[in-house]
Amino acid sequence: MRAHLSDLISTALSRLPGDGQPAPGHLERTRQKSHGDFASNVALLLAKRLGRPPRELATELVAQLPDSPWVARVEIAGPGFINFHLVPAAYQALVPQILHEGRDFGRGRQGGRRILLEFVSANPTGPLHVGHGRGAAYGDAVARILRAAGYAVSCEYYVNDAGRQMDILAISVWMRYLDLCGEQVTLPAKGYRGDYIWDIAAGLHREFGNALQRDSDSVTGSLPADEEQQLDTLIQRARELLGPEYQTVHAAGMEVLVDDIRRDLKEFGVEFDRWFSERSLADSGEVARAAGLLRDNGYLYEKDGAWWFRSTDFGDEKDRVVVRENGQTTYFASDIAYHLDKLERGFDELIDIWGADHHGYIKRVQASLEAMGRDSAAFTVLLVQFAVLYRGREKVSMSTRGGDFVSLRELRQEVGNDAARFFYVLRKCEQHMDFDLDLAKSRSNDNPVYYIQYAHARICSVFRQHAEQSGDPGDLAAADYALLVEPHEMDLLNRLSRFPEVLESAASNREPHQIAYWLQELATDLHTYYNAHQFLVADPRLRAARLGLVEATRRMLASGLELLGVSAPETM
RNA sequence: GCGCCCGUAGCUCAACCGGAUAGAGCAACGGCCUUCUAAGCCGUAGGUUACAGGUUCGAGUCCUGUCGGGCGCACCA
Repeated sequence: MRAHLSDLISTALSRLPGDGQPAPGHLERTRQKSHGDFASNVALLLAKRLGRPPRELATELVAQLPDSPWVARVEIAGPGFINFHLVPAAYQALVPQILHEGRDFGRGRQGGRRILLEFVSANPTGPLHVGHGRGAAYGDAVARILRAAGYAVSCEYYVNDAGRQMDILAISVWMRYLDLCGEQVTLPAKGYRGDYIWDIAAGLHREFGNALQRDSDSVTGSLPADEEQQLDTLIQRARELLGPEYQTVHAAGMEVLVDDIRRDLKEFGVEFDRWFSERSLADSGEVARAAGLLRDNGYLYEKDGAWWFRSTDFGDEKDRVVVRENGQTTYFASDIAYHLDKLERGFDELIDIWGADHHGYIKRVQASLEAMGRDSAAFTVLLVQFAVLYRGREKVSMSTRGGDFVSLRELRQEVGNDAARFFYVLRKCEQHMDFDLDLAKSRSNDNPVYYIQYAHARICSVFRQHAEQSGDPGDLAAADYALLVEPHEMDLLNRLSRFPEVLESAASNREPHQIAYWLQELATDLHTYYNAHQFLVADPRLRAARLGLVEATRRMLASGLELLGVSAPETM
């Protein structure tokens, strides 16, 4: 619809005397009905360039517009807007179109650019919490929306299965295990102390008995005072005392947690095409190769025994360590290799979704890509701000390390998958979010999820009723949609007609909330229509037309909900 | 101190890469169920878009500054 009008304007522009290809400007939906259906600001934009009054230009443009069966009339208004009023048939034609295309209506042709979308990627040091949930719901919705818009999207979870955090997890598990063996050991303050650590330790004990037991003095005897050094010392001792068995403990913790995360996300409706192991990058020599590239390009130097990447050459605040004094590569080194690997796999665009606390990281990753001779413009980071949980007015406190947090699983159990996903996606990602558990939980009219799902269920109910009454599904194909002339019907049709534009905008801006808002508006239009008019009327022609309209609405409700990963129930 | 994000109705948030009279939901108030699900609908009220300048035909949107909130500023991940 919009594309059609856009073509008309382009044609008119090309017929104007003067320079060849003026900017098409914007063709917008009008806010007020008196302004018609669409408004163009081309004349206003052109006025400055050509040094002529906008209204005069608008008049000339309108004179050059080709005829269209969908355009009732064109007016020039205000400072020089060109307003298009469409004929009702332009909207009525949507019903058979949607019934024919179904779920595909408004979606783009496949074959778009290849996008690699990385999200969640939480360290497997504990269960996912509600902060990760927002990233998961947002990322998955973006993936679904981009796919619907025609892009070839691959979703990836980067598993941080290497590095110090995993070692800390390993010793945390081991010390709980030692405790179960009867050793007197105290876990340092900075170890992981959630209940799930006990579970993993118990699993180890079931499998290995006391085989991994070591004397408590040799483990925790005369530890340094500094908390960080305590951890490093414990990691060192664990490696020495356990020898090859250290890997057993290390892997036990990680595997249990990764499996748990995978299951959690799957239950949440979020699935990945690939779980990418950080350690595999080191094992395959990718990290060394990426570092070699930086060195060969002259962006690596040695200082204080460590190797530094000169990221300041690309606008970073300070240079970054890639290889530590002790010879270990940093997390950043793996990340450089990972992003290089992504590009080498042939993706046109990389999108990372990170928690807002990682924003300082963007510059250095961009810098590394540039330094390796890649175009960092292909790399985008979307930052997701934190979600703050409330129970009514009361704020729910959170702290991962202490194990004092609300897990995603708990949230899902408390409010349900549908409400959780919808609430997460209702705000744009850079907005700080207040997540009210009581509201999400409420099965009342306060809850926007049920409002939309109810609209869908209501339509289903109408069809059940219709089947009971006539025993005949009715021949919708033969309906005369020109009979849809009520204002409420035109409002509903207008809303439906916007879907292609909303989807395109949601995709290009990576804004699932646009779909959520459109769904709410569509549900409102449906409920209003439902209250104002009877669908199952005596006149079979009018009945068929109305049933066609609400069936088209039902399909689009289902289509939109699917983009957000929310179910469309037939009864409630 | 430096950097990133955000300040819109009492509350939670929209506003289509600058457009015409800034919109929803909740909360408040008043109405609508012998009719397809009242998890619904209709109506009323609610605003100097944090503040001060600037850019232009036009600013919630862009620029500068101030104030306020969040988050970062590791040889952790």
